[in-house]
Amino acid sequence: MEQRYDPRKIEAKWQKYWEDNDLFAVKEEPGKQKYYLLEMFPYPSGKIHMGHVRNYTIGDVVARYKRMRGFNVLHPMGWDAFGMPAENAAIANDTHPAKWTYDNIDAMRAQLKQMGFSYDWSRELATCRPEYYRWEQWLFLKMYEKEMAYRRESFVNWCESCLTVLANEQVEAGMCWRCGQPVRQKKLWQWFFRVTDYAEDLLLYSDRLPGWPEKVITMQKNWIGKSIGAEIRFPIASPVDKDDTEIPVFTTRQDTVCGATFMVLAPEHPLVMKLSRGTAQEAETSGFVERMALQDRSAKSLESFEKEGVYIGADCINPLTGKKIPIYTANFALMEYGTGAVMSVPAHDQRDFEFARKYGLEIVVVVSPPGQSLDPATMQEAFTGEGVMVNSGMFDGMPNTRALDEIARHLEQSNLGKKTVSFRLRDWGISRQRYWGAPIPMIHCNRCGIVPVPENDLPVLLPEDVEMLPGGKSPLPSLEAFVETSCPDCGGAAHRETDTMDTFVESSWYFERYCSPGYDRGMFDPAAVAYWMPVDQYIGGVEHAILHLLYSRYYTRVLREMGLVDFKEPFTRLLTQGMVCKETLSCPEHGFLLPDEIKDDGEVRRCIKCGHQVTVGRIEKMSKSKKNVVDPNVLLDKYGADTTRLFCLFAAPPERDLEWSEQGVDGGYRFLNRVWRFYTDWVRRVASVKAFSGSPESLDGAVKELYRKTHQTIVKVTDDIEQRFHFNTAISAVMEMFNHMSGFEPDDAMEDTLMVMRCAMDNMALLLSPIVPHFAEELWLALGNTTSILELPWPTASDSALEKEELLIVVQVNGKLRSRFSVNADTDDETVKEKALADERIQKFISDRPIKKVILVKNKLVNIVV
RNA sequence: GCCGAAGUGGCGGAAUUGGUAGACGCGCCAGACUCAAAAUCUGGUGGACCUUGCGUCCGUGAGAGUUCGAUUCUCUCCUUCGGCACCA
Repeated sequence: MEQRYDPRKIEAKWQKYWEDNDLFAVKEEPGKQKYYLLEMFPYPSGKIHMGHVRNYTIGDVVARYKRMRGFNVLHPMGWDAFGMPAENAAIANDTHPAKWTYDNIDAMRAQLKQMGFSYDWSRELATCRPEYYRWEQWLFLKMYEKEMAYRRESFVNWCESCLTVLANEQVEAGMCWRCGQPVRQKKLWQWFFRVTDYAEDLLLYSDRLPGWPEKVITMQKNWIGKSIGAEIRFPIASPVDKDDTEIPVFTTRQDTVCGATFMVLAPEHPLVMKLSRGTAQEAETSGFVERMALQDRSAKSLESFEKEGVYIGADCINPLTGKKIPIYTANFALMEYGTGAVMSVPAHDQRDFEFARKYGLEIVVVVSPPGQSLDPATMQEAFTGEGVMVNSGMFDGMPNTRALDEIARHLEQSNLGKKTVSFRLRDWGISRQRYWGAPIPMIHCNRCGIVPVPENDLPVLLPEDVEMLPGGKSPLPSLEAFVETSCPDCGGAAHRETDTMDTFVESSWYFERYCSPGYDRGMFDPAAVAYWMPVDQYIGGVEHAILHLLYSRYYTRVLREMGLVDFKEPFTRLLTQGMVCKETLSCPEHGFLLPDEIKDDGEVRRCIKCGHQVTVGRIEKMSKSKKNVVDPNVLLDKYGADTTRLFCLFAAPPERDLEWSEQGVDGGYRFLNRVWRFYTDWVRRVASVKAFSGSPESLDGAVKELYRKTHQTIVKVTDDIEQRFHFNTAISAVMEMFNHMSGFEPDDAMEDTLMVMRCAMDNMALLLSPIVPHFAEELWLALGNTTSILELPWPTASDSALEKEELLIVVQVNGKLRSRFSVNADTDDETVKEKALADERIQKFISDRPIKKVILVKNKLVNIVV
């Protein structure tokens, strides 16, 4: 053992050893229990960041731990390699997205290897490779056959800066999730996956994912957004033709149907222009509709958003009251939700109320709050609570909660409507007008229409000999060699689909591909998937709570429908780790500052450019733009992988945000150094000694204490990793044990003493091995072992070592701690009570007050109530 | 506005089932080693008070409640963070 701890030397050495001996490569072993541990694969941006380091460190501890527990652990890594940054970088640096991507992958792979993660690198995959995406195209064809994939013209979220379409999930508060620019509505022909077919099932199974954080499940449920209500058909007063004689609406408040005094259609609703044509309102209506089409989606989400609308010049009939009510179109009605039409009940819906007040529309109260009556003329806001039905004919006097059912039944019987559910979730638009993605395997033939590429012609290769266009427009549509083709059906001239698939399609099945990454007869080898899937533990950022995790759940259902897998849920347990945060530093003149843009003159920190005092800002998620990032490479150089890992695990439990602290990292480094020095001191003395394994009864004093502490620590660390993934407390337990060891000064060097120390040193190396693997290997080697610590099983505690012959009993008077004493472990309860009552200090507190009650918690506490 | 999570020393965080609040680490203070410093090692470190004791009182965002006993359970409120937000 070297005198000095030199992480760079030992880390390189062990990484080579693991790699040369292929220690993390696994295969299916039917006799052995499998454990599939997966961390979300990264986008190959060029460099790993602290978020990756944290995520993958957490995963690696679990993988290594499970491996020591005897599981056959699948722990793969790969690259989510399609996507826009590659195109942008290619344009900026005059290179090709493929080259940029593959270079980045090489760089990041090297970094991950330097961290010492236990991946089975033989399973590495990159989603941009044809071997990968050809199977995604294959599944697309199958989905097309089953009408699970379809094409339609629709209004889509369009980002002007990315020049592409976004799924609803990818629009955040009206802005593009990637670039933050406003999203506009644009009408385009698009490919969709019919996710809505599974809305009910996805929702149902949300409650059957006990290993998922409640937060994520709630977010998914809200996203799916199930509403139970009714569809009611409102006849059009003067229909223009036979096709459209009524307008269906969706409502969750069918009890208020008699209070519906006007109808609102979304501006894009086809009936808006159809009904207003030829009326006096036509010009105003079409002007409004056009204006609305240009309105930013971002504006709609603003608080100040003004509700506006126009009368379209047509009316319909309230089916229950028979009254004629006007039809409006307004900006708050959404074409994508329900039927795109709203029956407006101003008395009982705040939004409708505001609209009615603004345009002077009639308000009819149909639910009266208990014990009072509402006057439409003086109401200040809509009444949305429970009450009694009024102005509703035969339903008057009924509680509205009952009318909800009764009216629904009545509508159904009279053939005016039906009970139904509506979902907020919409079909997944997967078309992207981008180059760097998997081509959608479809052909447009002038004669035959849309024709799928025959299975034998797969993959539809993404051409690599392209010139990237400035501005970021996809080069595919103008690439004749790609576009021009012949129709598989009629042989005539045809052109290829030039849209590529959303990259979230790739990440919806990569975990299955890992099971048999080289498989060339299908998406994956069914036997391998049957063995490894589902993923036992998935770890990643909460930012994917909806997007990736919901898509993956959906895609798994598709695979199941196709008979390719026999499970519904891909991820049994999910851990969403917190963000890595750091304070921001800024200068009033130069904005955010990096640490090396600051000079410290001893008293205050100043901007290196202008000398202004530096402002210490909030602690925020590390981001390049805020310049509060820490480069993992710098840490690796300065401290090595083990210290970096140790700090990431020690500073906070995984689900919480981690606040970066340079001093904390330093503390971790010091701990490893202390342990190193301790081993260099002791290793010679215990080298030829076996670890103590006899009966603890033969030990006493500090020796026995150390032996017990060792076993207590095994229990604690095992529990923390196994039950809760609380590595921070596992590490502090090991630190405690080490404090015990370093304070251990035996009176004699009896053999037992050395054997107990040897036992502690062996176990400490084992307990640390998932956390700081290189370091632990080196300790293990120093102890005279010749095999890798990886070959050893996880230690187990012996019950006899844990037994205590003395127990500490605390004594309370009226719930306040007053005294404590120890007793033999076999002392009976009565004796403990007596001893507590007899205690001098307790007597002082009781004085002459009568004792009302004595509560005894076994082996722990006595509380005397006076 | 709705839903969810969190709030504990100077700081990160412990306290797993209602039973010794502050483990472990950082920082700070004192001491040892040193010509000196760094590194390292040892000890101390929630607050207040005094009679300096194995002392008393206070203390887990605020207030109430349940309980012999509450960081933990219940209610109300405050703050912070996250998600959703015209979803009919």
